[in-house]
Amino acid sequence: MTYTLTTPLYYVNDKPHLGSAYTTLACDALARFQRLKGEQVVFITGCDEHGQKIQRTAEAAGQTPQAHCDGVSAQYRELWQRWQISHDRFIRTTDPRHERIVEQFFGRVEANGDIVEGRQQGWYCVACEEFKDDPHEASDPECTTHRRPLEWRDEVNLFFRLSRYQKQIETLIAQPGFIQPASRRNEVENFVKQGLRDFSISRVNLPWGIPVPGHQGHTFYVWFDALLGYITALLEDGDASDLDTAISRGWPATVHVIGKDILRFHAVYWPAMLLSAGLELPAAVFGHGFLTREGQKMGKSLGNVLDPAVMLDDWGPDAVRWYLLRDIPFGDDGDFQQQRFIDLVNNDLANTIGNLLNRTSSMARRWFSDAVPAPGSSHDPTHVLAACARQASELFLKAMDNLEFRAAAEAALGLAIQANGFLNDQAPWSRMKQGGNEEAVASDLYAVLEATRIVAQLLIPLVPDLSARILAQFPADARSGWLERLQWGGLPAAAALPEPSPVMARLEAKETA
RNA sequence: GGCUCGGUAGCUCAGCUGGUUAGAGCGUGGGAUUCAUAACCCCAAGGUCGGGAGUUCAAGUCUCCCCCGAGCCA
Repeated sequence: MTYTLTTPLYYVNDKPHLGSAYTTLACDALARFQRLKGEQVVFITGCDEHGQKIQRTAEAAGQTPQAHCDGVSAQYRELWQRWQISHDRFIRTTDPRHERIVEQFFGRVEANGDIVEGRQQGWYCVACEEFKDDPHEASDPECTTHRRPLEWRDEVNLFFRLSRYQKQIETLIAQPGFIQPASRRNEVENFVKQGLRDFSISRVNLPWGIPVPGHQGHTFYVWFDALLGYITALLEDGDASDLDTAISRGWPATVHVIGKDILRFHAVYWPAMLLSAGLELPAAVFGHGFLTREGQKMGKSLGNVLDPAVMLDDWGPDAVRWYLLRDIPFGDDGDFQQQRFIDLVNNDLANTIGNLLNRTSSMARRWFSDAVPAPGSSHDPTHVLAACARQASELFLKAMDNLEFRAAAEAALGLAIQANGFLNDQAPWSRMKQGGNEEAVASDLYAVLEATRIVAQLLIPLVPDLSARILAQFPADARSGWLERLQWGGLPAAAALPEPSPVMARLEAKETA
């Protein structure tokens, strides 16, 4: 059983923005976590490259659509590489293999009697790639989200008979856990309750798309083909472009992680398409919230867009990952505030966690010949910090499984706070001055070192770089599995401790980010 | 217009099925300490719990009305 998770396939209309990076970072943390637990993970991301909007954007830039897509998708690929995203697949919907998959999928849907011809009349927003419900007699209607004029369309399209799946979709979305977070389920339920209408899945006179087999002049509606990218992405390198083969590589998806704006496509249209083709349904769709900046929506017109590439240069991956995952409940909207970002990163990462390692390692080295002190009684799993560590790990594992990144981060951080508190209570520096307490001090320092080591282990999926820097200041761990390395008492006594050096520099405010 | 969700300390938010002095983190102020990345640890601030009315022995916590914000649908 594979753990298949996906980000949306990002639309290559423009360069990557922070919202895409946010989704992708969260998925990366989840993917790393599942791998650490021993799951066989397929982590899918990629780009959605068809549609009229792309065609027009390319034309406006004096490029062919293909050249435009090549350029933008390369930016995505490069950005994810710089962010060290651990995706297993990067699918582009212009991949020739994708076309075969779409054709085969369509064949099944059509064979199932779910494709009908119909006349599509109405006002269309190219930016949304959606028909709107404005009345036919409206004059110069505008798209409410894009504030651009709608275009009148009157054409013969192919329709997918979504209405046939009313009951099944109702049952599906009523399942607890399918739509996450649960607070978003209501919205979709309301929509479905009003009655599902067949939707058009083809366009005429749109060259930039996949031709619909057997229907001259039609190309697939961008959403129909984009969603199928999740399946195409499953193909391995040598695989033939065959639907059954792709399915066998990890379908159904364990979770689709998306922004809340495209929840309906994933929770309603997509499952219906899969039902029609006789394929299994994804286990969950998680719609996370949007990010604002200092309380304002980010947008070109406001000129306040945060560029993930610039943020990476300015702050580094650990700081940004930590802030986004640790401060914003995944699912809720979040606000990026620079001052809070700096305060949080400095407090949590530099002061609490970084300094904990530094002070403890420094004492251990000074008084115990540059090595891990003898554990004595602190090796016992009933030691107060051992209990804290076990509890933190349990909280962490549960939270990560539920995509509760904030709770997970808090669990790891909490352990570091407890270790700092323990250190202050025991005050080994005072006891050393008194003399005669070497054994007890050794035991205490061992316990704090061990707690710190476990904090670092927990941090791996959230902030892998920082975690690696911390673990590099510990002796190597011979135990093979991550879950084993989370167990108390693994730190080998008397092993050499490297000279400590700060693992996280404090951030300073910058003019712009 | 219909529906949903919010409006709690300077900031971001917790507060389950109503019940002793309304909580946390950050910021701020004070104290303690020196092992450490001027870090860590401890303490404090007194916020009409959006406004009004009601139910109740008792309401951020339930009901109604109003104001403000966000979203979904029309």
